[in-house]
Formats: sequence, C-alpha cells, structure tokens
Amino acid sequence: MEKYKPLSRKFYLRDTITVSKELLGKIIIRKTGNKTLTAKIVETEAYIGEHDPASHSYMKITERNKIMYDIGGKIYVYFIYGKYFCFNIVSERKGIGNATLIRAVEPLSGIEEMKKLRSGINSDVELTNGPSKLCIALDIDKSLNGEDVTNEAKIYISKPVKKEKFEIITSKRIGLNIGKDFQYRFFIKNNLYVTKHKFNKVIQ
DNA sequence: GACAAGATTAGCT
DNA sequence: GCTAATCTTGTCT
Repeated sequence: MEKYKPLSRKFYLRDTITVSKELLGKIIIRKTGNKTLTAKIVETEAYIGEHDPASHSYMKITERNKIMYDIGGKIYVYFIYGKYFCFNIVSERKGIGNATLIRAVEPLSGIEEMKKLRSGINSDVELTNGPSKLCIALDIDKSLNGEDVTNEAKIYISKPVKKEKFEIITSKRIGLNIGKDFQYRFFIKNNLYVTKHKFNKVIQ
C-alpha cells in the first residue's frame, strides 16, 4: 500500500464546500487488525455550524460536536438511531464547526473482509451505499472519533493512483427535517454506489 | 433524573 | 412505500 499517501493538512483547511466536492474520487485507506481496506469516496454532504440548523455544530459547542470545531483533518464519528455510526471529516481551521459527511464509497480492495463485517450482505453495492453501511464495512466506530487522517495510522485519505474524470452532481441533502433546502450534497454522476434517492433524478 | 428526537437501515406489505 | 428498532445526546426540570 505504498502507493497511497495521506493528503496534507492544507487540503482540509479550505472552504468546507470545496473540501466536500474534492473528497469525491479520493481513496479511504482503513487499517484494521492486519487487514487493509480501501474504498473510493463517491458521495458527500457538507455541514456548516455557522448557519446550518441541520448541523450538530449549529451555533454552539457541546460534548458531542466539539471535535467538529477542531482543526481540519480530524474525524468526527457519531452514533445515531440506537444502532448506527456516521463518519465525517472535519474541515477548516480550529474554531470553525464544519465537517463533511461521507455518505457512500465504492469498495476497491479488502472486499471479502468488508463482506465479513457486513455479515449477511453479499451484494457489492449494498456493502457501502449508505453512511452507516460504509462505517460497518470499514470497521469505523466511535473509537475513531478525534483521529487524524493526515498521517498513516488507522485510517487516512489519499489521492487515487490514477486520476479519473467524472462529473459532480449537486443536490439537497438527504434524511433531514431541518436545513433541507441547502444544496450541500455532492456525488459522482452515474456511480453505482451513490445512495438511491429521488433527488438524483431531479438534478440529472 | 427524565424525556424526546435523530445526518439510518432492514424488512415487510 | 412504510415502519419498527434502539440508545446516545442535548435540553429541561
């Protein structure tokens, strides 16, 4: 896995919308036990503490969201609906409560291991086409909260080996009751692993 | 302390 | 397409 190098801190210190878009096509490298799992990011959503009521970091710092206010490149993992985890990458400088939710990835290697983690799932697409599904497949849980993706530890993010061209589609975010009018969701056009949703059609 | 709600998913109709 | 599952977190008392 020498070919993958973590993106530098600078990548994450930029505007959150830019980071959310540019994370598309990047590679997540997850080391768990003696296994290495890799997957390509195909769908993201931006959450902006300052003006976004849907963000956990809206207006104030709490015990749960404090990591979102840390420096860009940190990982924010939260537990939801009694069962599931969601995986975010913090962006911008320390003191700004912004992050990008990773909503879907495309498995590249370690697929057999991912199937084991997603016990009972055999379809490749079902493995990682959802924010909590990919957490299970990549063995992401709250123990990764606060980790840093700019060094090669348990998990990091790299440029792809070969740069490929793709079109980015923008839409409203999914699964929210508030703040749903912001066009803060980004995904790779025609990628199989992007979550199925009516918004996909409207925009295309 | 107690309580309601949630950035979802799987399973059933 | 609809709903239950399930428990942490934040807010209020």
